[in-house]
Amino acid sequence: MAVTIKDIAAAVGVSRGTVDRVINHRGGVSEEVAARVEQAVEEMGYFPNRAGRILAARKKPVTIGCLLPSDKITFFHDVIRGFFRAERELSDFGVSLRLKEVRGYDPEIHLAALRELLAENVSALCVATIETPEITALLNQTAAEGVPVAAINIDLPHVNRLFYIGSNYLAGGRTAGGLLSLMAKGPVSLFVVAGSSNIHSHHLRIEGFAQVMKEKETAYTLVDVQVTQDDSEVAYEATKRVLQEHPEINYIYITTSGSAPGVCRALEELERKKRVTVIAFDDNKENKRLMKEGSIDVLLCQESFRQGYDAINHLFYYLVDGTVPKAEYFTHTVIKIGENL
Amino acid sequence: MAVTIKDIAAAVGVSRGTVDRVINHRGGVSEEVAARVEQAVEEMGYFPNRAGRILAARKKPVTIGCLLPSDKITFFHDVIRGFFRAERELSDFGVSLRLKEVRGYDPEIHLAALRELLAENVSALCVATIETPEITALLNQTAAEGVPVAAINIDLPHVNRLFYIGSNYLAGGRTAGGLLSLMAKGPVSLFVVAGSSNIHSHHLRIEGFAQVMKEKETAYTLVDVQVTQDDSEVAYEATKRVLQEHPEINYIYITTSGSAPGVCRALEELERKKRVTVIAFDDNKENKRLMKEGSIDVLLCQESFRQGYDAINHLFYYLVDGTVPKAEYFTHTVIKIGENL
DNA sequence: TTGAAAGCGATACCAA
DNA sequence: TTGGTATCGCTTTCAA
Repeated sequence: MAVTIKDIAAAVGVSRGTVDRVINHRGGVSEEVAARVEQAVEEMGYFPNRAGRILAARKKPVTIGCLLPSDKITFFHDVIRGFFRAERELSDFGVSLRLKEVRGYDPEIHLAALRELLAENVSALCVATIETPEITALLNQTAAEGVPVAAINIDLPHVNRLFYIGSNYLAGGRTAGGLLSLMAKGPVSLFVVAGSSNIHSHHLRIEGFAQVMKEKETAYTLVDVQVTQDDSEVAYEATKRVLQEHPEINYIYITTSGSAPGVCRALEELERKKRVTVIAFDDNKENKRLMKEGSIDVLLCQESFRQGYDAINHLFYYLVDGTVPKAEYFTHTVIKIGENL
Repeated sequence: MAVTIKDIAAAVGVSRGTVDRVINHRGGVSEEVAARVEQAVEEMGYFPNRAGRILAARKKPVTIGCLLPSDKITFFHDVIRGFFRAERELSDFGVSLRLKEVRGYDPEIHLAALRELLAENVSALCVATIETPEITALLNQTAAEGVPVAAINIDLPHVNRLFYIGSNYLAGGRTAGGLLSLMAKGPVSLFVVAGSSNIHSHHLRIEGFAQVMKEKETAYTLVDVQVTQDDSEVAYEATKRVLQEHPEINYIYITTSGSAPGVCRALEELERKKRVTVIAFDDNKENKRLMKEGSIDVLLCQESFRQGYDAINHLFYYLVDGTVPKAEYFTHTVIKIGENL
């Protein structure tokens, strides 16, 4: 049976309260006693028991404030499922969430949402947001006041965040390149559909792709690159036009999940979906459907459920346990084809 | 704040002990009182608190007995890592494991190992074993005595197991077929390296593969099929011979992880590894290395870590909580190429 | 600076 | 058939 605080107290000949004070650095213990306790802790191999800790911690419940730009964006559905699964599993331990969903990336809206969360006196923040001077300052101040901030899906390099959890976008791009290299046995005429030239993550997906194509010396012709701002309608128009101009296109690489439906509709209308191989990102509902219909051939996914689920768990154990998480968790690039969807 | 057993007791006007007896069906409560308690539980939305339960459960620690045919088989390394991670995380809750590792599938050895585990008075079993009349009988008797039995990696259809967790072998085969269909742009001359004709799982990997090749109408020539009994040396000899006889082979499908090193050595020696695309199973240490070296192009993995990790967690929560798991958990078929390994 | 004791939620056992 | 109480390991508060 494991060593408990009681054993330590008995061994050292002090009360459990004193041992607790030493272990959790609450102060108010003479150096001499503290040293003896610490030595006993070391020698006897004491490690605090979570069940006991959690039970005692119920006296002050934990609320985690979450912010996602998820309104109208199906990608975040799985992240949210992860949030709620974690909340449910940890609800016995006193955890509850406050989730704010906003639309898009308007700094004012994000700032207001963050302020609302903080006004509710949350014990931690878990956010996918953007860095503006105001937001960065607010989050850093929050962290400084002892309320940990976690960055999910979108990293915040200038914020003193407890950790980041999300995709490794470069690896995603590299995987796309690797797959295309494996699949490409003949001449490759490639059409790239990009989200936005100034969103860093989308750029990385192209950079990684190009890296691998070069490393593997996979010959290909880059027929066209279209930027869609993640808008399906824009993607549709652009794809239709480009495909009509270029009958030789046989591969399409879509770096942003929201564009896939538009691209596929164009392929369908031109009756070219059998002859073109499509690589896209994220297994949200629409994209799964498109894969089942045979429009998308390969989906590269980023374990979005796990992003939400793990984020909440890391925060909880940090709060209740003091367990410090790693600074960065990169979720895997998961390859899905029709058969293992 | 959530409803506790105390709240129920107060509302009904009985003691906490009585409420506990009703909730856990321990008997010895008058029907009238039981009905009132049950009604209160329903109305007030009571749900037992895990932290409290776990703490109380420490009075009788939980030991889980595990049996794996893992001796000399690197595949099981990750399953074992999953076991120990779960043990570590749950050690605060009084969980410890007894792991017996045996070599191969000798029924006598398995039976003896199971008997040893049971002699140690374990609270549950988690096993990867085979079905013989004796083993099936022993496990069924164990389950009947209230010691739950979980099947991991290898299902035991005739055993009254609490659940099975492991790969869906058919889906694995189907995924292999889907990938080959995507990659095959020209003529396909295929060499299949199988483990054993009478191990059901290996057969399913071939069946699923064939299904998809037919569904997708992917043309291919099956040049040869060799059975290796999962022995790397046998695989080496067979591959060398077949490759020499058939210079046209451009795809190799290896359905059993242990054969991959032998196959790759043959490819290396014949200087054909660049011209042949290799699909294999499981990301154990050797196979990962072979992929990095460029010998294996695609690895189909089965989340072996999760098999071990989840199995222990399901058993624990069943024992302490009464949470009944699903009857079957199929881990995903994870596609790994060099870029997302 | 330290000890003693109550309490978190559930369980188990003894007594009535 | 029931109630009362000690206990699991830890935190927190009140006294000393």
